[in-house]
Amino acid sequence: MKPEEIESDLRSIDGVVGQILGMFDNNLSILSSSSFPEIPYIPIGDMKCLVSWDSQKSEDRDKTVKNVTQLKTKRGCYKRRKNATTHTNIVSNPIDDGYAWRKYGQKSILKATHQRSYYRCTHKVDQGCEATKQVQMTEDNPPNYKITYNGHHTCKHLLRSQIILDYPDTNDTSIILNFETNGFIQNKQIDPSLSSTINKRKEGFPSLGLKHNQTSSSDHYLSVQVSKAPKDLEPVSMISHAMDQENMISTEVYLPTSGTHGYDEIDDLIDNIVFSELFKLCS
DNA sequence: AAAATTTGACCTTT
DNA sequence: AAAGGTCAAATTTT
Repeated sequence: MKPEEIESDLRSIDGVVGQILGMFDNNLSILSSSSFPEIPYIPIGDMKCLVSWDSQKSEDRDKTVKNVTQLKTKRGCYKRRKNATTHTNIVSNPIDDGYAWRKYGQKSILKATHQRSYYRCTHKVDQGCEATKQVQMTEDNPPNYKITYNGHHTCKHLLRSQIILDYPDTNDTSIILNFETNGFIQNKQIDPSLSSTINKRKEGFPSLGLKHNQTSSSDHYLSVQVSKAPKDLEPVSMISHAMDQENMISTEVYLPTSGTHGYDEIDDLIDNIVFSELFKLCS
């Protein structure tokens, strides 16, 4: 593998770690805000307020006269969630963060040469997901992107979370994950020599329209192997390398031999890597 | 045809 | 009042 490929892989892993940390951050904030009801918090799914306000607003526009009294009574609807969870990180590639975003605005920002872009979750309308992010290109070159995430995703992210992992109850520390890009999978084993369990999914995995393999339509595999890093690799925390075989992409990730990793953590990690690999495949 | 982006107006916050 | 954030009609892309 070329050094620059390895480097870019490491960078993407770095981003993934940032995202995982962000998720923990989010989850903690969610937990704390729900256990302390006195903190002002507007429920995410509460759309009634917005709907009635919107209709009022368009009437006002037609009359070109604003009804101040009604504005005041509806004003609560505009209140920003003061304690909404935010998390920012700097990233070299702003595209691949595993969520589906819809751009809804772009602004010039004072003392910034580049404009700031505003995104909201694609599933805001169909699932009421209120997650939002801003992307701001930094001044330095090569350019980086400061990404500010607001709120958390309440949507089902179709690509990422339908993957259910079963873990070996043996001392085997490696996990193999594989799935078809079309249709379903039922405990299919990709390589019997790898003594690992195979996951299965609850629901069908949506077709990704891979350009990668024209000859056969439905038998693509992605395998992710997570294992303890060999001693001589420390203190490198993680190394991932991916290789193409016929219609299989396989990625290996080493976790540090020291340090403790719960299955949830590894689950998240794999989730992210899987997504990121798929993303590469499709682009 | 449907979904995503662009862009200026509109709204809130500072 | 100025700056930042959001809406939504027009436009472009899929």
